[in-house]
Amino acid sequence: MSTIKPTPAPTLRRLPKYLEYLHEAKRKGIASISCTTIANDLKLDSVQIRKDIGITGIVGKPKTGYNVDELIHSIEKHLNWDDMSSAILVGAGNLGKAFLGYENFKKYGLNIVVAFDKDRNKIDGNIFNVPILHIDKMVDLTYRMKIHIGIITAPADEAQEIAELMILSGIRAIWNFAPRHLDVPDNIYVENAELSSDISHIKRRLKEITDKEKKYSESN
Amino acid sequence: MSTIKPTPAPTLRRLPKYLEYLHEAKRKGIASISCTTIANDLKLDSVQIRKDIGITGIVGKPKTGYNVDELIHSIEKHLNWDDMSSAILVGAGNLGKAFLGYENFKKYGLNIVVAFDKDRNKIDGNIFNVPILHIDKMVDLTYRMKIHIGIITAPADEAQEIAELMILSGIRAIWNFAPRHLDVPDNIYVENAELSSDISHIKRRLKEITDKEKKYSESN
DNA sequence: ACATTATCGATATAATTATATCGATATAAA
DNA sequence: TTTATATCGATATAATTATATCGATAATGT
Repeated sequence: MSTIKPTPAPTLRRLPKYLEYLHEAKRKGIASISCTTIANDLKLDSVQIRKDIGITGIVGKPKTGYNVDELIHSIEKHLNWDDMSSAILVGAGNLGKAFLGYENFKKYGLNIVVAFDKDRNKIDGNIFNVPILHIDKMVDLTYRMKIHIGIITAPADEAQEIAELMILSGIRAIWNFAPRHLDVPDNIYVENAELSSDISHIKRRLKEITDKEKKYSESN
Repeated sequence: MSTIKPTPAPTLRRLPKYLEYLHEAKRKGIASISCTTIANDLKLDSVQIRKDIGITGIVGKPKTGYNVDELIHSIEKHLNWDDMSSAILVGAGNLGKAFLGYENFKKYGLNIVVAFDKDRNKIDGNIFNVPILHIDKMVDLTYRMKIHIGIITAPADEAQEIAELMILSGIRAIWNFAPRHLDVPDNIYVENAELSSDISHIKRRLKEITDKEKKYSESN
């Protein structure tokens, strides 16, 4: 059925973008929308949007487009945002704690239910209603709670060890914010947050832009 | 010369990964390394790595590979990590404050020198040695400091307005963590952090994995 | 000294992803 | 009621990205 073919990664990256836009449109009271309109506003290609949207299974009407509510529902269902997944977080430093209070994750169907740290000084009850426990308790608790998503916000040199513990805990997918490659079995999915990649993009493109401008001004 | 052709985005995404690996290798005392070795350890294709690395301009030696120091230098130079860029951050909430204390950014050549917020309650001197000022001061100060990179960690409905102020401030590249599409002129580069895309990937791939397992167990 | 091997850079092929085109159809206008 | 038009889904083409192949070469072993 819907899962014979995996959704292409670029599509998966764009779908949330459409969703954000569609929620905004809905708030403005727009009932139906076409790919052409979305493409104009987001400065993307309408054919690409139509294809991406089509993957989620919805069918549109010529001349009108799609019903906004149905479209939102179709995408959210495809992305599994409609059923809330529980997650654990390991590493209650600045970034980890910030995530515990980051409300948007819930919108995306991700609920951090408990956090762990190896530093007993950081284990001071709850932060944003999420309990912070010692890492010793992770494997047993996570396994019993049947949680399958783990977030690593610990320092790089602890990441591999944490990943291995997570796998013991029954974690199947790891969201890794530590700048370290994780060596895991094939049946474990790792999503690297790659803040460094973002910065690389920014710095390189900035260089490309300014170099080009310099060249242009020199040739005049 | 090196900037005639823009570096492909996938390459830009992988290069930091190699860097992290190479720094680790260097720490272990490894002096020279081949693409084959890197590929094995990172579970990637050696040809792809060779091509990515080649883009940065370095040449290797048959049978030996590359000198680790030179390779690190070549990549970091290509990514502009060697010259530190100053950045401003707008939105001193949980995430914003966490970033002010996130040491890794400096390693990637990004230095957040000042943060702004519209909420006067959040303007309480320095956090992690970074001053937090009222947003009223942003345009003038940023312009005078000739800062070209801006980070948005404010709520979604403030993002567009902040982006416009940033452009007035002389900002050329924006790293946007707010879940909102930014409408900016062509000459401004926007990198969207897309935490929601990461979550979409995780949730969908998890679904694809478990669906497949279910199917397999049913057919037995 | 010569053969063997690992690796490089370059080039060729395959796969994926993006964009363009086209007939069909629902709505709106004449 | 008929014609015009915007949009859809499907299909075809182009561009980008990934992978495979191959001759050249530096190090190593015989």
